[in-house]
Amino acid sequence: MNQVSQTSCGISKVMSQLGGKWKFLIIWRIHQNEGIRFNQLQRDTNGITNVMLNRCLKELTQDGFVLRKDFHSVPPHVEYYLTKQGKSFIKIMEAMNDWGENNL
Amino acid sequence: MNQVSQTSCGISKVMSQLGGKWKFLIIWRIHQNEGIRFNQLQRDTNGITNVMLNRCLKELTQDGFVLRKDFHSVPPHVEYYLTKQGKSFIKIMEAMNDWGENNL
DNA sequence: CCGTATCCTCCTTGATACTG
DNA sequence: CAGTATCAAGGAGGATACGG
Repeated sequence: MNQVSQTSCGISKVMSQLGGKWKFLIIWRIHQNEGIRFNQLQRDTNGITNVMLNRCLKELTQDGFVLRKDFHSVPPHVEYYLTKQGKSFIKIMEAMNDWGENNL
Repeated sequence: MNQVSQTSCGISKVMSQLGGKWKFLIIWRIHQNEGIRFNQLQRDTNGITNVMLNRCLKELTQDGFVLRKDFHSVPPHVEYYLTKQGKSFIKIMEAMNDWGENNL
């Protein structure tokens, strides 16, 4: 019989880094607007708080999905981009977005 | 289980139905073993409890991703399959699984 | 503008026991 | 075998205030 191994699979790995309520959406928003800034990103991401947005961005940056470009100016100016790894995930998200629009 | 606003984009819609800790994985396991039974599915899904598995299966069935085939026998015999809609989501999960294996 | 620091709530998940 | 019924815990996420 088609016994499935219990060891972690690609799906588990993806979920462990992108799971939670916000990260998919944040990646998607940055993709739609590369170089987006913090406050704009917050406005675009259905009701996320600045605390959660900052926490997620920090983790996404550490995990190599997001690039944080700080202009070290006053007042602060920070832009967010997808890294190469982040961009490589986008084609999956595009498929997912299309699927969601058409099937749900 | 997970309330991301369903209004804005396909990603949000997908997340609102498949968000949370387990559903992606459950769909993936059923895909790997169509007709799988409850206890086997629990064993295959890294440490999920029967309570959570049952809850997720119920929601996935209601949302049209999973088909529950009950043989009404004693002892009980229930098999789980993906619906047409569930199967239509698999190509995205395959891409995601491959991506996870190669990039994480 | 872009965060940080606290504190707190509630919801998901888990543990345990039980049943047709 | 395939669930239900409870109750508890933990942590993700939220509210609010403050700072460089």
